[in-house]
Amino acid sequence: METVGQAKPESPEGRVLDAAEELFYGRGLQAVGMDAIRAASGVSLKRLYQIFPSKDVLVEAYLSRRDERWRASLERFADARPAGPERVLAVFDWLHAWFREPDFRGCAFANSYGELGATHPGVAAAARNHKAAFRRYLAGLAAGAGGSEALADQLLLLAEGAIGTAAVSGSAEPALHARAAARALMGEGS
Amino acid sequence: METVGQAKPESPEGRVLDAAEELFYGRGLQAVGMDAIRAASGVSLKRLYQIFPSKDVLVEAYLSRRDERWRASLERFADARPAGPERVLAVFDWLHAWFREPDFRGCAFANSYGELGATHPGVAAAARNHKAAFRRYLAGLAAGAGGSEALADQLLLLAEGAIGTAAVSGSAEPALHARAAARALMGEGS
DNA sequence: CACCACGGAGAACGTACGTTCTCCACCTGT
DNA sequence: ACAGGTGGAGAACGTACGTTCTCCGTGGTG
Repeated sequence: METVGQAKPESPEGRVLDAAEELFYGRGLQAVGMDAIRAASGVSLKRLYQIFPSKDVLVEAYLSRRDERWRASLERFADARPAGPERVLAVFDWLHAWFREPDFRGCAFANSYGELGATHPGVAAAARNHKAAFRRYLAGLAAGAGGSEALADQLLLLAEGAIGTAAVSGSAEPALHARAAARALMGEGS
Repeated sequence: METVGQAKPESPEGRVLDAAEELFYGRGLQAVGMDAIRAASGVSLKRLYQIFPSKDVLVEAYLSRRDERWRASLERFADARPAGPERVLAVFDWLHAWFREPDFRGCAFANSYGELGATHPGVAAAARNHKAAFRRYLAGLAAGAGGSEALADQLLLLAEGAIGTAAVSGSAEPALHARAAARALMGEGS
């Protein structure tokens, strides 16, 4: 996700996390072996296991860092717009730009949840926390636009639906449909 | 998914598909081995491979049957309501009932796409087809309620968002939020 | 120059799983 | 009763992968 920006590619830990993010997000958690991450990060297997003592730990670190970066990128973008309805709509503009990135493959948390949520409690919790944090941010935006908690819930559904639909269809258009729906819902002053 | 109903549990093929659906949907595609399906279906491994010559074939059969049943169940429910806005809202009532089933775990297609969509073209195509068919059905409902294609797109986002949010949060409420948003969007006569 | 601790490359180990093979019990037809 | 074949149980095989271990080169220190 270029939108989110990259940290210094210097420290071994950062290189491992960069490689893990690209591979896990692009191909799925179980489809990527530790050896692929070793090869992509240029770190030795011994070092890799010193930093992340198991694949589970690495997966959770990947999700945690992605959550932070994803929300920081969104908030940096939207908070630059004037508070109110315009800032709410900025969320969908940001989504639209994200969907157009060539390696966009949907929500990392929804994908991870679908793959391992039933088996791996840490992954399920990461997805739950991510969605809850996203909803909290939207609730703040909705309040700033004179909307209620109900509006926040509806914006969350539109955003989530747009992400999933864009992923499966391969089109960025769902962001525009969601934006239009959000504008209509705010027009009512709900 | 009880909402969807079960076929006769008699033929070996039916028993295998029933077992595959319960296990694949509940735990994920890669987390379930062929041996678990053999054990759950009571069919021998030899028979299993006679009916479905590989796991890939079985996965695609599972997705295909689930697509048919899921949409048939939804349509049976919604088409019993009078055409117009009420029938559109029935979709969200049906979702609400689905979300409350104890083994609800989100959209089988979104989950499968997140897990194997990047690797397995058949899975990606199944997810794409399922979403396209669902959107076509919603477009028919939207038209019957005097709505446009744009309304259909927005209803799709609300439904998809509700499914994903309900799965991760473990709550059925997203169906109600989506229903309220759909009503608001139809109120505008868009 | 000799010693030693560290880190890297990749072999090794155990396990899980998709797929195939072997062997045996049972059922059929005469 | 008996020959033949059908199908089931589960062993066997190959592969992939998470994790650990071995061995070697290197770089710093007396």
